[in-house]
Amino acid sequence: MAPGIIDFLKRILTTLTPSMQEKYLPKEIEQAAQQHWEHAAAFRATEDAAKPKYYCLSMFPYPSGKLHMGHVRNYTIGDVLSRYHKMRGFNVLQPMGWDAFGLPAENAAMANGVPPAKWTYDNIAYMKKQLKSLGFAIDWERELATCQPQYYQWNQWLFLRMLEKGIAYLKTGTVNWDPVDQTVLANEQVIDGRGWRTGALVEKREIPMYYLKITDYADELLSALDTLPGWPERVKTMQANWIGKSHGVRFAFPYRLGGKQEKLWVYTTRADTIMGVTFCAVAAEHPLATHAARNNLKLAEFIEECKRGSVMEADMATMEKKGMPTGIFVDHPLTAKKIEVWVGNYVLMGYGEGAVMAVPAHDERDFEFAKKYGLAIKPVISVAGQTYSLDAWQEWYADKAHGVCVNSGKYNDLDYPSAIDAIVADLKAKDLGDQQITYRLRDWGISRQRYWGCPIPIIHCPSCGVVPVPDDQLPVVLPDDCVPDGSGNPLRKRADFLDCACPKCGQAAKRETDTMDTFVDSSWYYARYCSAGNTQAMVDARSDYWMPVDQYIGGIEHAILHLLYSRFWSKVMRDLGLVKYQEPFANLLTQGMVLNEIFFRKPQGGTAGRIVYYNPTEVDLQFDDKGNRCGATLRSDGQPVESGGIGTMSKSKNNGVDPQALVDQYGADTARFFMMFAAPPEQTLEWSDSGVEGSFRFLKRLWAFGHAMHDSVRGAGKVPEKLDGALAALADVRREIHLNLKQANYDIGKHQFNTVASAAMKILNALEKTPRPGDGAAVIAEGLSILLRLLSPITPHICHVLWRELGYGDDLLQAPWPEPLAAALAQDEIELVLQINGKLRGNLRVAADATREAIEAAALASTTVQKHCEGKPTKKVIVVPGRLVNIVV
RNA sequence: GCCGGGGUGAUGAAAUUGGUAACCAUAGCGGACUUAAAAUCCGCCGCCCUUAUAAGGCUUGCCGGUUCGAGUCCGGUCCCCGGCACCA
Repeated sequence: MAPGIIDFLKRILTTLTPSMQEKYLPKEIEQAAQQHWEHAAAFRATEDAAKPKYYCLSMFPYPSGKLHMGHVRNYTIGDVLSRYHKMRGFNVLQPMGWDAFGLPAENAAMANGVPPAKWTYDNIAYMKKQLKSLGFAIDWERELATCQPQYYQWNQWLFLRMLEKGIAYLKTGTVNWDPVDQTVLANEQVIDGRGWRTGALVEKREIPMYYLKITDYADELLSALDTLPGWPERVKTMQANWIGKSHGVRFAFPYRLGGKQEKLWVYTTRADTIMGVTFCAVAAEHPLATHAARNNLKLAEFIEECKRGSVMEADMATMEKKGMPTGIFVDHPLTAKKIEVWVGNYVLMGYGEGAVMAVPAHDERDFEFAKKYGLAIKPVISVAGQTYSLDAWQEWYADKAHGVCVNSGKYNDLDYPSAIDAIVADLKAKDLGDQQITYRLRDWGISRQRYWGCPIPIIHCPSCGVVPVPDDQLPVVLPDDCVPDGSGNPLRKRADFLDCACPKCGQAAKRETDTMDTFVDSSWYYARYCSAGNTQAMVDARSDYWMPVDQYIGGIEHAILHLLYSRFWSKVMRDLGLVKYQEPFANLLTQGMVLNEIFFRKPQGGTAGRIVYYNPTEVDLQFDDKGNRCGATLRSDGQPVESGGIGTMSKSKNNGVDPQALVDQYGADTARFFMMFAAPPEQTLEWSDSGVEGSFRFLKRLWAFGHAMHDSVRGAGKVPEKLDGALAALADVRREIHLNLKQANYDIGKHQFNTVASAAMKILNALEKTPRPGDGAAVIAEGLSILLRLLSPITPHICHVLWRELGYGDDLLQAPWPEPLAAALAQDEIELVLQINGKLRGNLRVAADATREAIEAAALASTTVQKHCEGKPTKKVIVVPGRLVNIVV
């Protein structure tokens, strides 16, 4: 046909039906879809008792500057679930806000001389624009930022309630102290034991801090994990281990000091080994250590050494164990034998009693310590078939399940529980100890010696002492124009903040300058979204409607701290009568991290200089003939760079990919599709440029297919009741589509969105192969309507526009979720796998409703079986319905 | 160090949870279209042996076990990742 005639026909067609853009133009499509949702206020959530509610919450972002890939992944997962449930008929709430207080704002302030408030609000404005461009179904009317007084005043208000109830209290705590900058450092700011800015050796320092008694809730926080079937097992296990409930014995070693009778208290879970105690160890800050150091210069020096060094548990656990004897002896509580007290750098004052009993024979750490300092090792547990040797530590030395006491006088031959009972009875009789349940969990210290946080509402009065700020003076507003300079909290220099009148006596007084841990802000924001805008109360009746959160989504790195603090905080709110729910998050999805390859060059010539990291977007990869990677070069100079393997996207390794560049180049739908397709949500996700290209190609193909089918879909009728005879090929395609839909629906239930994306691709593959004329159009129209609905939670923009272009309806969000049809799935014959002795040997076609006996007979009669087990007698035939037949000979 | 998770083709991964290992993609190779390139479309693609195949053998980090049958369960071991209480 001549081109002129084709053009002529095209022009006629376009006048007959609404025209459709031929090329896939994500920018236009996404703008149109987003405008539609905006005008329809499609995501505004209102309380509606008639509908089942679905509160879908993603962990709010820290406004660090721009979105990173982890955010895109997190919020796409939340958006897929939100849109899916909306189409399923749920009343969906998906809010968004900003975890806006924190250290990075102060660092940026120091670097740029800009107040943290301005930096934070600028970042929020930019990141909000980014979130909007990704098309998330968010109710922006509920937006909050934790640095707003109307939010954090309720931190202060609840803190005061906790103070009244004794849940909040004052105690000394240990912090990292930079002696040059004269300031407290965060753990992150301590690098190899030195301050990050000054390079000075960091010291430990004891300062007064406010603590929250999370330990009062330890037992409930532990037992209530069983009421959370929607939480991943691994998170519940981690929380249970973190709380660390243990049944043990608290007992004392009596001693005389300065003419007075005293007791050195310790706690142990291995009281059955008490007869093996050969020394005790106390923390450097323990009163006994301080006493002994008075006339012992070397010990005093050692105690000073212990006070340097790290406060971090990982460092404590891996450092070299050191100790020094105090020369002080205590009495063994059962034998009255003299036991020497040592100072150990591995004993912490803040944990338990600040003192431990040492049983080198049955505790690995004590064993090493005793070997190092030549202390006695006395085995008191024996396990049948094992011989104790002092040469090296053996796993069984610490075995309490199979051992019995030996070398233990009256306790000999007792097993663990009986030994504990007998020993506790004797300790009790002497008033020297009893059984006790303890927790590894420690109270939550919330005081931070930093500016950019929620002020702790306390006033220090020279006459009245510590005075809580009265409710009617809340909020204590943080001045928002300070610029920190690294030399400590700038609030200390702000007279307008600092100076106030004592609420009790009216005298001149000073405000507390410590602010709250940012984990406080994030411990209840989910409840505040439900009561947005209420200036009179922290939460109101709307929170009773929405809470608990039906689906919480966030990084696995928050598995313990944030989630535990949030659970604790909501239990406190419950006990204050503010909320009715027991647990804030009914279901939890912990997404994996986003990773990318790390490229670097070591400094040339010698060790001086830093490693330079190059962004993967600046690196070209080389491949050999077989397609294997054989090198990488920097694009700018063509010289090779080294690969540092795959790691989480981070600023320090310069391996982040800017989501904005991705959205600008390919559109939001491609970014969203790739994020869902590349890995299941709970696993780590590796970045791949070519994977993004592939996602974009798929969406282009989808658009092109929609364009090609435009007229026939608009003109298509219903799929005929029977697709047999000449239409058998159509029946196959239709079955494939419905099978994939069935699988996808199952996978959505498992939150396995990568295979949902894969199912969508398979459906498009099937549709493209469908014979087009006649009844094919009906099958295609049906299949495409399934595909668009199934895919719409992942790539909502392209699906929304195609849905309208192809005349399915005005609003895809209002369409019902697709379900597979039994008629489309039905088939007469099925194929079974044929195994002989568990080895795959062939296939077997049988009727779909064949009985076990019929299948067995057909299998034995098949040529495959005849060939492979000629003559050998059949021992057993295993038939797995719908799957396989295994013949054992 | 302790707690938790992971390891499957060249790569991301799948396997309805003990029943055909590698779906769907990516990369690569070959072809069509094109003056050419891009884009698009079609075909091949775990490894070994081979008489080149519609035969056979091997393969889910490594070693061992349970089972008719193990990527999946059990024991051991190596490596990687997350958390460890002031990064968020």
